[in-house]
Amino acid sequence: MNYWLVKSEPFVYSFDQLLLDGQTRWDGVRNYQARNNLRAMKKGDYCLFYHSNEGLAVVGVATVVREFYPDPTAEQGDWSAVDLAPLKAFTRPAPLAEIKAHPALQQIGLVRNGRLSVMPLTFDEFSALLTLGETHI
DNA sequence: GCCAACGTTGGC
DNA sequence: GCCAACGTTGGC
Repeated sequence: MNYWLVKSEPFVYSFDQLLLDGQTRWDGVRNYQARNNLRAMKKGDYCLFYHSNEGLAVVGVATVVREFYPDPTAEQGDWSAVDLAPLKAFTRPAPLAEIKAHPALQQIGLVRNGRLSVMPLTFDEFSALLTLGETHI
């Protein structure tokens, strides 16, 4: 079992939309580090969903339902997509300000490299974020 | 709207 | 292979 965090601008694709859709293709990633993280995702892994630009909070948990395959939106280059399904909305969004202030979350990509869109989490980091979100899975 | 951080591109 | 220039992301 691995733990991840993905970012999305909510006006492009929100967690609420994922709840409505039931499943979505996570495509359009054009960064090698993020792509390699996508490729390391296994079916059943947990994936936290962060709203960037607006919201600035982790808002829910998703799960990987299909492992990586060629990104159909890529006209050139070696890019990958995965499929995600929603698992649970956070009881309370976990705001970036609290994440940045949390001693156990100083090492996550969200804090250290604000621009990475798909990043791994340790189990402890994942748990700390669930606690901030007052959510159990 | 500004700007810092980072990744990519391209000239040498 | 280095590095300057440029573009993009994303928080503030």
